[in-house]
Amino acid sequence: MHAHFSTKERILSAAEELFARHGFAGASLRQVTAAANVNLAAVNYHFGSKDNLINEVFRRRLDELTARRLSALQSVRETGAPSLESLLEAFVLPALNLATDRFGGSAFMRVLARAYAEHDQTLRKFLSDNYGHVLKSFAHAIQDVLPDLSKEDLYWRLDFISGALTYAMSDFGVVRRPAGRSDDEHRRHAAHEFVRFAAAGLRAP
Amino acid sequence: MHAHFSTKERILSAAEELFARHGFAGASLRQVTAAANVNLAAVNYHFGSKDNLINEVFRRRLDELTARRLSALQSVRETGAPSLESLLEAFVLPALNLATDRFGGSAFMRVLARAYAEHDQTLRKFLSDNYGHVLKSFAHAIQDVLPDLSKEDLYWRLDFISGALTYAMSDFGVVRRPAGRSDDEHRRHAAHEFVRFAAAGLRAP
DNA sequence: GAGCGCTTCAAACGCGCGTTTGAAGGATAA
DNA sequence: TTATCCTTCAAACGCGCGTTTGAAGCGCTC
Repeated sequence: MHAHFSTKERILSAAEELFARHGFAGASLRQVTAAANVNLAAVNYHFGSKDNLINEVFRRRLDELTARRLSALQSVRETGAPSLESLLEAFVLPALNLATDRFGGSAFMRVLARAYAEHDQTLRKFLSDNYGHVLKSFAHAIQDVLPDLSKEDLYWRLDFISGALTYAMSDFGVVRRPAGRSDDEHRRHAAHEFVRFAAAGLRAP
Repeated sequence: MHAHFSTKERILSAAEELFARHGFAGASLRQVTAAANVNLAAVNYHFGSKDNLINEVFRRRLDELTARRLSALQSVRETGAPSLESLLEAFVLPALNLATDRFGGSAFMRVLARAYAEHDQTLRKFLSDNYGHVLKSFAHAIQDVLPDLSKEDLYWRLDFISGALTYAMSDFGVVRRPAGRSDDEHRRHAAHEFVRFAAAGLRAP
């Protein structure tokens, strides 16, 4: 199917899809390697262990996602007086693009949702160590725009926003794309709805 | 430890706690029965299978949770002119009380967060068949309070709110309980922050 | 005490798991 | 060609899984 992709890449894609569907414990390496059309031992050869494969599934997407987010944030801040909405867009649009542009990107959003439900300390630490700084950067930028919002309230609301975004994008919800609307239009509409909702939530009295 | 509880009840409590911590696939019946101090075969004797045990873990709590939510909703509507905040509280507080009143109730909230992340059709269908009507009732009540909000916008925002709530309940985010605050206070604070955020989001222009 | 139904028990079943092994490709360079 | 390095392969390892079994325990009524 994707014979031009490397063994590592095929394993990562298959793992992402199966972890999204069955969870990290629920998807076995035998399922993953069968779906990726590679030998069972290839996982341990290329990734060392299943646990590390899970980490690499995150790293592959999150590295680019955070780079795009930070670059969008930088662009917005350079305009001088960014609006709250433009800051939120800098956070949301890269994720939406990842979920819709790429083959399998939406599976990653479902994997991310699974990670939120995991209380496993290893995975949580990996994510917070490697990608916690992005949330901090956006928090600072938003704090500048909303100087009257206490730091604690700000972090609560950013927490809610992260959750709302992840779940909205991993298609659990009631809102489905209408038949007469293209994927691109749907994405734009979702982003618009989300930014409006999140901005109002952040501005709550 | 809890020798006065029946075997069935001890299994359900231990399963709830371990499913919350390790997931449905990640927690084994051997772990569950060891924690419950019962024989391994007791699960299949009393519940038939692991899958059915999972369902019963939900049924035990959700029957009462939905009853309390609907009764709180009824109370709020009977006041004549309910506020948006009071409707949201009618949805959130019963969950909160369940998590605080009962021994082990907070574990159930984490189990519920896991269930939302599951794409397993069996579990999702069980939940939506048995408890989906509660969400519909709240949606109608909120529509009454926000008559200018289009139906499409309402559903978008309810989607975001479900995600935010799930996320908040799964206790993953950057907001950690401060050292000087009890678990109970932390949960109460979370509910307050959540209602304020969700109400503002629903009222977005 | 005998019989009965419900519950608990230790032991085992077959199976699929993550991981390891050692040999077999296969490309590149001397 | 031979040697080297990286990769793939089939096979096996021990282990823990969900489930089943048949006997033993226990509280009843007769």
